[in-house]
Amino acid sequence: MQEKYRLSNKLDTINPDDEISETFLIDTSPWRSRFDFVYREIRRRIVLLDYLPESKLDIKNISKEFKISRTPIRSVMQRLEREGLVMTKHGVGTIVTGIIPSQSRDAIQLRLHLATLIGEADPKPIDSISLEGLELLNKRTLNNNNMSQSELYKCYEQLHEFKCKLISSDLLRETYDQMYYRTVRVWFFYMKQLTLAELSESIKTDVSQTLNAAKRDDIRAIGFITRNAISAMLHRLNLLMMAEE
Amino acid sequence: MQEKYRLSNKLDTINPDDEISETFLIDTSPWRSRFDFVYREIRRRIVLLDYLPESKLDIKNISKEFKISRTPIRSVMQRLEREGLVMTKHGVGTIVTGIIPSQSRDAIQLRLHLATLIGEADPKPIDSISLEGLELLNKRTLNNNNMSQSELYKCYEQLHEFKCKLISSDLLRETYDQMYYRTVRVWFFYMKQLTLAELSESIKTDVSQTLNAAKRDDIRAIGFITRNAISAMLHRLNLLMMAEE
DNA sequence: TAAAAATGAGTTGTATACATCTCATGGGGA
DNA sequence: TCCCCATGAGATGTATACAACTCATTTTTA
Repeated sequence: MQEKYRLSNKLDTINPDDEISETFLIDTSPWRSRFDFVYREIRRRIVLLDYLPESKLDIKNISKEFKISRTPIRSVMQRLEREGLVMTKHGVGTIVTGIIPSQSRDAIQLRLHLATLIGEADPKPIDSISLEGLELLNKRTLNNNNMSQSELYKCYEQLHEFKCKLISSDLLRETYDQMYYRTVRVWFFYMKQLTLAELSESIKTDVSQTLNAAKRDDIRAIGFITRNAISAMLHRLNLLMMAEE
Repeated sequence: MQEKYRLSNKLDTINPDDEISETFLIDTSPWRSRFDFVYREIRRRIVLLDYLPESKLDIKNISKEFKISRTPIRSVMQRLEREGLVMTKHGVGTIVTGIIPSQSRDAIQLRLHLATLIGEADPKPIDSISLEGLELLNKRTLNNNNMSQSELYKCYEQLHEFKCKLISSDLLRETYDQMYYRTVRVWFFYMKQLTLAELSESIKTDVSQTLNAAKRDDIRAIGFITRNAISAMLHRLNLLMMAEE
């Protein structure tokens, strides 16, 4: 019932000081990618406000849409619930969480603190492909002054993914990533009340500063640039949220 | 399919500026407490090394033991997997994650950073009952020099819960809490190699310093005390882990 | 004899019927 | 007219049979 588990007898013959056991266990079976696909898609919809805050999700329809039964959809929902994006109540339904100023502030503040840790503890080196991608992103944001919400979403996400790649600690990366999706939803929610000029300015400066820092391999700087961008965003949101409260 | 969701028509008549909707949705149904019970119990067993790292869990037996089917056990396991305590692989089994030095360090380091945030942003005031509990804990640790592992676990947990109560941000509290359970397992894992004197000293100083700071209502101090305790623990573990690598 | 393929036990993932719960609706009584 | 309770639709939680997958063992074949 509780014997020591060995992945494979062959493993014992492998040199143990490169951490094989760690990567060997990662599950890449088809079901996992199905799960990921559905999870990401529903998260995208929530973050982009396709599913509005406090709206009820029709699980039956979602099952039909993805052509899988309610069971795996439930898994996805349970994860989203842990991440604060949906809430489920027995006999009532699964609803997208409302955007509550105090909670939003907490999430932004936590993300702000985590951002300063991006460059700590041997960050991963920047590969040339990522850097090229960032250069392209820079041009794209500079030229495009009238981005749609979904375009903007993609830009933010690309920038975010670039930064995530720099974080060596899996745990920090995942935690930071979660905070990103919590906060970016709030950002999009209040976005309508901001002018397009403000938004363009925000992403432009973030991208170009990040690019500069990346070119000189100063990853800690990227952490602080991000921290400052989040701080600026928090400041603006505070004004908007205070007006509402 | 996506209409605006209202909890109850009555709610509209309630004064909206105290955030009712937030607390109103919390699910306190019996199933939720069953889930919590099983989740906490299995987590306890993993953290206390009743279920050894890299050992396989017998889900069938666990279902029998708790007298519920595999479905809700699966929910628990999926949460534990997200929290890095178990891993599941299709067709193979559910195993307790191994303790990997680099990952352990990452978790401890993140917990260390989060600890410094304990007293930030209007911490909750200390109620007299919690303070009394802390005083009792202090006496208990001072007198008892030969604690068993499970006794020690309870002391650590009580201290941890006291600190958690000070954190006003739900999000920060939950994140910090997760890091606690990740790291305390590592702590117990390497504990056997430490002398009892060291262990007693560690918890004693943490409790007494925390008590002092609590008495003068200096909650930020508690954050730093905790940070330092974690830092000391990291230092010791580094020595042990380096010897192993 | 050795390598390759088939088999089977055991585990996780999925589908689905059913149990349980919540809430809105409407009918009956004061 | 108003209040209360019963009822039912519709949602989530649970149990369970079955599909898919992994791995060790056994059988087959060159």
